[in-house]
This record gives sequence, structure tokens and C-alpha cells, in this order.
Amino acid sequence: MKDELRRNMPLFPIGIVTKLTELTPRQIRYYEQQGLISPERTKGNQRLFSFNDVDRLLQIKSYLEKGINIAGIREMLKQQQQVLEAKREAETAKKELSERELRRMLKQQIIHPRRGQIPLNHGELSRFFRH
DNA sequence: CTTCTTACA
DNA sequence: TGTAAGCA
Repeated sequence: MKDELRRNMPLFPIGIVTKLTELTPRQIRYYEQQGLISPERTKGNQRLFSFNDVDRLLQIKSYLEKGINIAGIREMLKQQQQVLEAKREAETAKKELSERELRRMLKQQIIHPRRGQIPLNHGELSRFFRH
């Protein structure tokens, strides 16, 4: 989950990206103008690309080689982004369910302590059920 | 020297 | 898309 931040860090100037992708600066700037990528800028207005930007450029390149036009690629990325969003939501829902399960089990343990188990005191209880 | 924008072929 | 000009 912390990887996402790393992948979105503005790191490389356009010169590095041209070597990484085999695309010309002209092409890269044009794709940005077409809304296919949104690299950050330095205080001096220079573009700084992230790993995600580079990956996306490589993706754009392969789509272009397969004969898909800019408009088509824009839609592909849009849909792909929606899929990722749905995935994140599903993941979040899953974790919330897990927490509810944990709470339920804790409550169960407090209400019906098993033999040999030390009951939780008030401090611990309030900590677990504060929310 | 690298990058940026703008304009033209 | 390539290239040139004039800046930063």
C-alpha cells in the first residue's frame, strides 16, 4: 500500500524517459497534451515523471503500435482506471469486514469466556469498543 | 547542456 | 511527427 506512493513519485526528467521508452520528447509532450499522462512539474516548469507515468507511456506506445488512435487509448485508460477504482473499493470493503469479524470474536470471548482464559479488564474493553 | 513553448513544414 | 527559434 506504500508502494503506490513510490510509484507516483515525480522522479525523472524527460531525457531519462525518452531512453526508458524509446519515445521522442515531442511524442511524450504531445501525449500529455492529449490528456494521456499528467507528469508533475518542477518549480522551473520542467516535467518530472513517475514510474507510473513511464509504465503508462510504454502502454501507450504498445497500443499505438497496434493501430489504436489517441482517442481509443484515452478510453482504454479511462476504463482501466475505473476497473482499478472498483478493485480498491472491493479491497476496502474486505478489510472492513475483517475488522467487524475481529470485533465480533472479541465480544464473543468477553461474553462467553472459555475455561482457563483470563477475562479482559475495563480498560481493555473500552479500548476495543470505543468506536 | 537540458528542457520548454510556439510555430511551421 | 520532426525541426528550428528563443527562453529559462
